[in-house]
Amino acid sequence: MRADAQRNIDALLEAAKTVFATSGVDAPVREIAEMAGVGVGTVYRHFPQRADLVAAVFRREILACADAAPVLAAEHGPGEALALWMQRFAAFIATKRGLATALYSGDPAFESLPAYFEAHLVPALEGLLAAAVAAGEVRDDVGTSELMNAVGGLCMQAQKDKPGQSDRMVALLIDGLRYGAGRSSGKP
Amino acid sequence: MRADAQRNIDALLEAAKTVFATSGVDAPVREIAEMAGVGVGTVYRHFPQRADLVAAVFRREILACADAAPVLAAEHGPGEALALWMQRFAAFIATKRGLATALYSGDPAFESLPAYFEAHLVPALEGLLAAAVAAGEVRDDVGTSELMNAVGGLCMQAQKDKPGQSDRMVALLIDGLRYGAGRSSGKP
DNA sequence: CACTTATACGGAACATTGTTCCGTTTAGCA
DNA sequence: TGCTAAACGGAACAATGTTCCGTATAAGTG
Repeated sequence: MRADAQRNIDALLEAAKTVFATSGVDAPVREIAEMAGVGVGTVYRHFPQRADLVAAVFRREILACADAAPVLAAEHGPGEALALWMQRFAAFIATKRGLATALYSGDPAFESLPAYFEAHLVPALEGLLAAAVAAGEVRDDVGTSELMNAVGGLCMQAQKDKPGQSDRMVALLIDGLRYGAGRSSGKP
Repeated sequence: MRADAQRNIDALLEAAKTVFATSGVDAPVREIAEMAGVGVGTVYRHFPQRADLVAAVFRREILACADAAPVLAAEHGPGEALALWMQRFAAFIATKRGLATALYSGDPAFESLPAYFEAHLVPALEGLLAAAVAAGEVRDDVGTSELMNAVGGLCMQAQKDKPGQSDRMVALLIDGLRYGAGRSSGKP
């Protein structure tokens, strides 16, 4: 692959990420092309359909989010790493206005995203959660998928309201996890 | 209001209902105008925004569905009326590809729809369900909203698959209601 | 019934946006 | 340095929401 092609792909993904976070995933292709400093022809050369670019950005950010897990685990204690990652995950969701709609649109370009989610994010959380449970820092009666869905739903709802609400809600959830630390189930 | 104006509004709502059921709520305005036998200018005279037409069709069909409840209740026994209405409700959802997406789009034109739902459909089901419970034809431990959401979710999922699946699934749900008739809760 | 006018109508024209096409430029190589 | 396949840019096309305005007409009025 030619060096300029790779450069442009990177620039496009970066620009798209920014534009999507600002204007939602429905932003015009031209706007993304302009911010990346390329022509629309270049966009379509690398991403035959608009949706392919959207999916590529999602995949890239899912990976980035998943990759943060081992780093956080290495730099912090198990409970702290779990908390930080959940905030990181919440921040990821927050920049995805229109994600749910896109996922349910039936567009084939998005078909692989749920699997990508499952393949990368669930294991990432799984590891952090298991470590935190093993360290006795959080309760052990909450499932990984359950927790992910909770955070996801929380952020989707919170998007409509004031910014910062997601953070507080997720923090609340984390405190809930810590509250029953070392217990099997039931209220303390 | 001039007679031709009212006539065109009716024709537009009817045409839109048909087109939405066939092509989804994203169908072009021109297509609806043509089927109604009017120009696009007429559409926008009565519905300033495309979304207003969509919302009007939804409201109209919600009303029609709610109005069917007392009719069914008068013509059939309580259990049968409940079953028929649930099928009717399922049929309504089935013609609404894109409803969920529209509802979550954030468009102000759709903001009032959930309230409309709550104000008309929930009471309609409430009455039928209560009557059927009172007659001892169905179990009494299922809530109205719960049941509506179940049917709604069922149909949303079933839309992607073979036609007729919704009907069978709803029928299954109804049999489930009947199975525990006269009991308070728990499995038989 | 003829006349008048406010109302409504139709569809061409405009604006936005996804997508395609092709003449021009350039990276990588011999 | 010169060649060529790959990549680029942006004009042009297509689809669709929306606006505008000249024309037609419903419904009063004399």
